[in-house]
Amino acid sequence: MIDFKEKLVDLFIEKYDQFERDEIMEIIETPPQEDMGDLALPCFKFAREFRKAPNLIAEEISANLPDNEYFQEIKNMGPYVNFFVNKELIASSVIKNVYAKGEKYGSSTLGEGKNVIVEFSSPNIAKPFSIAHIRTTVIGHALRNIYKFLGFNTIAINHLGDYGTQFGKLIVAFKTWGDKEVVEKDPIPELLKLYVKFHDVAEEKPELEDEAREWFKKLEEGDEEAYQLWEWFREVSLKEFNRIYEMMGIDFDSYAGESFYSDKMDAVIELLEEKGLLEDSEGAKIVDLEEFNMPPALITKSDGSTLYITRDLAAAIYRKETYDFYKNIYVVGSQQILHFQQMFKVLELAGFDWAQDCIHIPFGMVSMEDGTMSTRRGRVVFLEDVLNKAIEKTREIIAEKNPDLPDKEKVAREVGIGAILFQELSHSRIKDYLFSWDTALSFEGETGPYVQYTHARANSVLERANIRTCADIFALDGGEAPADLDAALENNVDFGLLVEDEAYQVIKQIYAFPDTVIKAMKRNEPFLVTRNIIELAQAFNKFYHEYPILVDDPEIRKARLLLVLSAKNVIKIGLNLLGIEAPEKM
RNA sequence: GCCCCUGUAGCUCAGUGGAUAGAGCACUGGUCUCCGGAACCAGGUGCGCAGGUUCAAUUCCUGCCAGGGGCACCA
Repeated sequence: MIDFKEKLVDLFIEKYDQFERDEIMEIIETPPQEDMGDLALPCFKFAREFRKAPNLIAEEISANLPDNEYFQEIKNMGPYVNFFVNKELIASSVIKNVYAKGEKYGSSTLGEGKNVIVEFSSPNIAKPFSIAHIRTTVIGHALRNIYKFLGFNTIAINHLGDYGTQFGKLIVAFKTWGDKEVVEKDPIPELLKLYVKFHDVAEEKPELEDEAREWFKKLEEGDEEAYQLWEWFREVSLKEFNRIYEMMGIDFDSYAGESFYSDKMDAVIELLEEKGLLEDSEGAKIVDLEEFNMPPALITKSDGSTLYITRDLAAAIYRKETYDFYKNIYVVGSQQILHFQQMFKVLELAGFDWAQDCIHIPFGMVSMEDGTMSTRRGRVVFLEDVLNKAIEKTREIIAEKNPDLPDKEKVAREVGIGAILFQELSHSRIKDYLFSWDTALSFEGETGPYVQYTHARANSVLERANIRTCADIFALDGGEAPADLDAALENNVDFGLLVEDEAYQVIKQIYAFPDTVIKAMKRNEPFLVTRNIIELAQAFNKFYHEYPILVDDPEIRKARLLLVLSAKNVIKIGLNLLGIEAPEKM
């Protein structure tokens, strides 16, 4: 695909070779308004070099740059030189590229041979999979897709919270009040009840806490009864989690959770000891981080048992040894920023230069309209309920608007779940987030269903004309599909028919897609992809509204159909990157 | 108390060291013999406050204010 920004720099450097390509590349910007062109070269920085006012320089530059095929107009507006790309050329370039790359449009090989670990979701065993987990799950999944699409070899790890003192509590609660059959029937809500009850009762009877600690210790020491209960909790929980992952189309390459590292922590402690990093403090072992302006990292408790950070250190080392990662990404909430800073610093102090390849991707908190969630108090919105409500609402809409739709149930799931996922991926990660049923179940405007609808609508036009592939477009009116489609696209399409503003906006969004995916990877921000496809969908709907596609004129029809097909494909690619389905009909 | 994040339109959020700061929702009105109305179009006195750097700051720096989070035996 033609890189118009580079072409701009080429043109400029040819006339003004005293400048470096990179410095010009960096200052190029996008004008704030459409009628000001597509690219702009601000001339403020040239003032010293030319000893002139920027607007005079801009005037001179625009007069000096030669006519060329890439830009249909170059003119100065005040201190800027504005470039208007050749719309016919960009349309041709974009459509040919989408055709050539197909489902891989926007993909790349830039990550070839590099392993990227994405740790995400990581729910706690025996606790509900609530909307608090939705962000890590959805953002992590999208990031994994994006890295994969760019050629990285990804390893999705679900670092299950299957270890720790809460299991002592759970064992005590289950042994005291639990009933195996009741739990089997509805595992997580029942285990949650037990957990909540434990905390209620423990307020009156603090000795329960000691009992819980004791059971956790037994678990660590391999006590048979404790282990079997733990294993059972884990099994029934995973079964439930997998039901939800299946709904969302998410899978993992590894479920190595905290317990997986339980036998790998002594080595970590030894290592830190060897490096002389450990200090005794009030009976606990710590790594002092004062000179880095951080509180100490607590490696073992005064009773000798390990902590969260110890397990994470063991996990990081294990992952480096096992996967030799290029990046090790943790999609975990912003509450744990300090924890990761400490942990990465300890790795660095231990002499692991790959500590800098470990990246925490934080995101803001989820709260509810009526206050915060609390597992201990049982104030929780189950993710599955949210997904089911969204599906139910979609069913109602389908019943009302499209009762004859085939595969209704499948589509209802794809659209309902898509709505929830899309909403999660439409803001910067870091912002705190207020869960609202109204917003979650809104299907108009900048929403998943809107984008999916646009895709289905584009598909509908194509289907009406019996078009499944690009070749079909050339075979309309009973003609034969050309043997050489590349040649047909090159010689047999008048891309000049796609220069109306509405068509051009669609082209521009498709053109931006590959760079957007790369930017999303670099910033670890899937929502950049979301924005791009929303804007593409909006541009498409405007075009669709303004121009009939299936017109009598075969040349116009051909050009417009190519645009529709391209837009449809790119919307689908974008949705899939976000982990969302793109139904053909809805 | 110390550290981190956030503060843009009634609400939810984009955005950039520079040219008139944008979308969606909600609200009001309109499009509709035509390919899917989950659509399209029209309607707007907003960058928390105060300094500083700069030719140029909503964007960078400092202070303050507000909200959230974190700060040793939870994860």
